[in-house]
Amino acid sequence: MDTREQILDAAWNLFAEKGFEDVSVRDVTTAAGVNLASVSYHFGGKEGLIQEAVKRCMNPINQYRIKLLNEAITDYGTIEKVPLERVMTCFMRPVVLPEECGVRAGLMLRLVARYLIESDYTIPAVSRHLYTEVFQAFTRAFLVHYPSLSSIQIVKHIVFASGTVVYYHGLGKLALQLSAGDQGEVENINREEMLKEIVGFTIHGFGGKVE
Amino acid sequence: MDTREQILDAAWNLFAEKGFEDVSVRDVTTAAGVNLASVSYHFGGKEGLIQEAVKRCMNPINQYRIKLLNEAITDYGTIEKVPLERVMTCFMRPVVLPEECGVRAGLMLRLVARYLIESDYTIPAVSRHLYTEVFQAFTRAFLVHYPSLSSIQIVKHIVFASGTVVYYHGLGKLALQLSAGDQGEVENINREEMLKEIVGFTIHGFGGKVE
DNA sequence: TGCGAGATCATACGTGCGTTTAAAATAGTT
DNA sequence: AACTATTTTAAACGCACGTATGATCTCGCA
Repeated sequence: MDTREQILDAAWNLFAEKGFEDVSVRDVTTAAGVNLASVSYHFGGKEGLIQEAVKRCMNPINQYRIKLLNEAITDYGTIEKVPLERVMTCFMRPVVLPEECGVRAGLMLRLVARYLIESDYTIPAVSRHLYTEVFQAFTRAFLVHYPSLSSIQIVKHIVFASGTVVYYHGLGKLALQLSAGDQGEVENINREEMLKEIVGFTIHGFGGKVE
Repeated sequence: MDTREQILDAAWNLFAEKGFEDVSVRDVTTAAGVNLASVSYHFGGKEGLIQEAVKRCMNPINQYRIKLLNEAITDYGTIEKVPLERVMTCFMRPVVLPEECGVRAGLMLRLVARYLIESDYTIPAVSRHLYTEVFQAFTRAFLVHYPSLSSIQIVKHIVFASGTVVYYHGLGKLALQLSAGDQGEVENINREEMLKEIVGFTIHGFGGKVE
């Protein structure tokens, strides 16, 4: 019965590392130490396995976002009193430190980024409800701090901010390559500090007037 | 001799639309109206074709960035006098309005985003030199406005900003999905205005203190 | 102990892929 | 016009993939 779990575990790692197309069902079942036909049996095929792997990656992140936001509201009494920085941290923390909700870092964002691009930015049905909930909750929260922005503009800015944090994962390699010739060495990334940087970048971004 | 060009043209469109793995050499040659073997003959294989397609997409963007920055420096005399907003616009404009340097909009970012993810954020050799040049030039330019930031921090922020603009392209669909229940309709995107929004978001982001 | 549903297994099938090949056509030069 | 190098062509090859199949195994329950 834990064959299912073994497959998902192996698939998760392989998909994130090499992409959906470059990983065969045989790769997955070999890594999981199970029979080739198990994927068809448990997931109905490769596509079903992909969907399940993506879901297991997206959903905990979004659940954690909502949990953190609710904790913040409890801490401050009402949503109006939660400081902007705290709101943004609730949004970003699960992505930068996904282990806190049981998701392996590094792999997670590559998996999601891959899926979004390959699906033409379509969120899978099993995760849409949660995503909608998250965006609506955070739109409301941000609206408190930027009442002059329209709700559509808030959503746009949240998407901009999401882009920021998605690219953060490619950052290590990219920065290393691009500033080559400089000191070159990229220090070990302190993730807590990186979270602060991203929050700083994005909350100031929100303040950017649209004129 | 323009078989080469016909192939690149067809490949460009197909890759951006469906991804590298989901497009076969047969798809490309059929769309281009040339023989199947032409890809091997002219590009040495599918991988060579991909590299060439990506190069033809990245390089004009980066050349245009440098051209715009030089124009700005000419306009203001020295780099120190170029306003921050102008610098950021030089960086962002070629991505938001790529037609201005001969690159089709919409397709371009998907192609680059795909390639970066699938190559584990490795910039192809044929485009590395230009990328390095761009990042060094813009790092210098931004340093004028944020002398308190280290050059490494500047590079990070440029990467954050790049993430912002990459996600802008998925924005239409994503925002539509995520704010469902709201008015839902996403107005026709005015690209000049979107450029302003992105520049606003990112220059304020740069001001985000790291503490 | 014997049964039967659920799970796992080895194996095979058909398909579509990237690439190769060798012949045919074309263009450029003398 | 003849020759050569480049380009284009049709056909085939071999391989890896996702899936299907039917046999075999496992194990709780009567």
